[in-house]
Amino acid sequence: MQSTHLREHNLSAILRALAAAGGPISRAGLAAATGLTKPTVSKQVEELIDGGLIAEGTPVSMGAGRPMVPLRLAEGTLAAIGLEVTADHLSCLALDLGGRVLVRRDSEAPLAQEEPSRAVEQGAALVREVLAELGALPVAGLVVAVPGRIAPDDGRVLSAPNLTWENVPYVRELVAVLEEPSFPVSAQNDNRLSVLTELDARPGGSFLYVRGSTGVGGAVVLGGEVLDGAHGWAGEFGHTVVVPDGELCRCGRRGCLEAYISRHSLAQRAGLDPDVRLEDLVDRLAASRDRAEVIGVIGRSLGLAVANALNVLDLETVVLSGYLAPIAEEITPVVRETVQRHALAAEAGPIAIDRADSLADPALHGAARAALAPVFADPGAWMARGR
Amino acid sequence: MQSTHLREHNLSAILRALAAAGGPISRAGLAAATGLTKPTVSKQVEELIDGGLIAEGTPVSMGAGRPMVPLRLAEGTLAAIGLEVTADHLSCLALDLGGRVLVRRDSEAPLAQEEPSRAVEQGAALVREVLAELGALPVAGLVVAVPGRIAPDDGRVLSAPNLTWENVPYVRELVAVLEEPSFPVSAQNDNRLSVLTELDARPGGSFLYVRGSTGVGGAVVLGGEVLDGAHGWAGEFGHTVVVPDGELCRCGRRGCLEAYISRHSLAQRAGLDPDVRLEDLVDRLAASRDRAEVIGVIGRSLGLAVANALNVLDLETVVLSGYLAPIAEEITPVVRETVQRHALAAEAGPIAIDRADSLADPALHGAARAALAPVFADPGAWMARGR
DNA sequence: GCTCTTAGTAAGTTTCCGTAACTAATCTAT
DNA sequence: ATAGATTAGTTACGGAAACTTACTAAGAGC
Repeated sequence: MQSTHLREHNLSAILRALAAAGGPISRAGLAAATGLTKPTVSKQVEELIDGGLIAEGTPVSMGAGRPMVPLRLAEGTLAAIGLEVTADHLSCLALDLGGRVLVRRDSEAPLAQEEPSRAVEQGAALVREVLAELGALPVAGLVVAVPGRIAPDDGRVLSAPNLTWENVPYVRELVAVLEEPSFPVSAQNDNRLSVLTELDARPGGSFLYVRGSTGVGGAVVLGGEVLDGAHGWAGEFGHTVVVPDGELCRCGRRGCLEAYISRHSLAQRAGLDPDVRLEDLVDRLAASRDRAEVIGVIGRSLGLAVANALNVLDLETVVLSGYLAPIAEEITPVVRETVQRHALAAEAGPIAIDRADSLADPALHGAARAALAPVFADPGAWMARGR
Repeated sequence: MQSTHLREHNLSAILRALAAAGGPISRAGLAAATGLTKPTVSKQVEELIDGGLIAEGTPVSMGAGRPMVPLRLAEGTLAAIGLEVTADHLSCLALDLGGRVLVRRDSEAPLAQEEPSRAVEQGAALVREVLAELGALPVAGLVVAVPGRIAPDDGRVLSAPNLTWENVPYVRELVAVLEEPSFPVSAQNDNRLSVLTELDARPGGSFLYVRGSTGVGGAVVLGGEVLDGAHGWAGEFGHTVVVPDGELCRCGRRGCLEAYISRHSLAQRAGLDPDVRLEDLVDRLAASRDRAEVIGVIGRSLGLAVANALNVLDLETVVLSGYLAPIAEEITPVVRETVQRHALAAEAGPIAIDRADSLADPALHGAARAALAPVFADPGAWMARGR
């Protein structure tokens, strides 16, 4: 490591420590949190304040001694934009560094029936509305949440079944329509972005994240880092085999987890229209007369897939999200029973099966958060922009 | 990061780069590999030479220009000791920094029938023999490879079925018998240590390591780092469920991978004595008339477990080791077919299923290597020892 | 009002790395 | 043979970052 990088590293460490603190914190507190000395922290903090990333509050007395000057992430000094593309609507959200919502715009549109170019146009229009609202506020980046697989190299959408997209260079086209924006644009899988929102509530945690939406996706978080894998699909265990030579899955394989707990399969199992809207599915399930059977199937197949994943990863926590969150209380007993029966880690202690902190639109928020990441990773570069 | 740590960091980076180079390398080469400048590297190298961690060779001309001074890891200046405990023998190995074998001692003894205290005595005796042979050579550490589960906090052996051990504080007792050795002593699972040996051949790689011994263990390697997990048994997927409500496993569960491909199960399936020695099992299998069926069962169940693990981890490489290595060629076609059928990652490209570089006693070598790790992690601390 | 305690600042020092220029040793071409 | 090109490694200097020590600031408790 070069000596130049030391400063960048510490600048980032201080900013991250401030974010991790959860609330206002003094320079002395940051020094304790980072292991740096007070003079060093003071110098860096001064720079971060000048750069508009940190704000000072009015001194607060905390018992004996000189009152601390509370520091917090600056609000309203920059924006990071998330854009979520789904089969029936688009949403765009701008957050500031402190995670406050600056602007939000939505547009309803059945994109699944349309050409991808329509989604490009509509997405660009929504982003432009948000940018107009933001005025001259500098933008750190734009991240697009897509319900499909993304090529790790060029950000192409390899496939998004619900959108009926195959090999769509969405980001490239969006950039073209936006006419060379001054900020970086990228795309990521919606499940992987959702987990970032969950990570806010569990900083530095390690857990398996399972999200039920149209399919079943997820992510693996190890020590606060989302595992990437060779192609960026780590944790996508919708196609874990739970029953060898079992039911046919829409992916063409047999016995996949998705074949048992995806929207289509669930709807069929409950005797509902397979195209039932996701939001309605849970309520309909509750009204179905085969409720216990449905819960049993979800719980057992999910439990088996989770147990196998836990055996490989040796994790202690599972977080259920998406349509699994609202029914978490019901399915958890079955899932827990299955996991305890099959997971090795259960021998060392109980496995925690939690419901996601149910913030609305976790993928959208996660996308905006992901757009913020470069600022945290290298605050110096952000502050030096344009120079 | 404090400025003091920068030096340690770079010292370690240089030493690691030297090890990763695989052969002699010049100061200029190290500068290129680490991104540091030549003067910086020269200064650090001087210190490492003084500290006995690096040795200079005689200049070698590489075409035009001044000949390089080849640098290599010092040989015979320090020792790291590995001790392997199995059901029927003990082995002790001392390596120097460059990985050269300094001393090796073995003792045959059916430990499974004895009290753990016998294993402590015999292990200590073997270590003492090795220490005597090493003379005054400084010892970096001792790592014990145990075929069982180790508590991550205090190194207690939680359970080692083949040794019929339960909750044995082997390390603590070994340290007591050795009368407070000057070096650190720790224990680790044998599979996790074996993978370190494999990692020598795949520096910085990411792969799933599957080792068939009495049971079926393994490890997950991500970017050259062995994944720990919450309890230090990540990758131990012998108890992955491959057939729900399938065959009874000795762990009491049903349908575990081990129930299909462990030594006992294999021997039974091939109609052999269930206590057949592991070394003989492969040959006997080859002579068995049910060969195709055995290969089929191993391949399909292993393939399914591997495919599920790959779906969660998104890896591209699987390494077969232990008794799976010699039969790798035979089972690979079946495993590959099963993996390709079920693994999502297979859609992006072929999954490599490799045989481990079959070094004898990978766990023993891995243990000694693990004992070397602290020196690579902080060469400065090692060189400053006793001061 | 005095002392104690904690937050934050200022000045000077140390440590470490980088830059630039140099020497060293070999190969190559004339 | 000898000069020039080329690559390895060293020396001397300068700058950047963080640490140490000592200080000031401001409130709490007696």
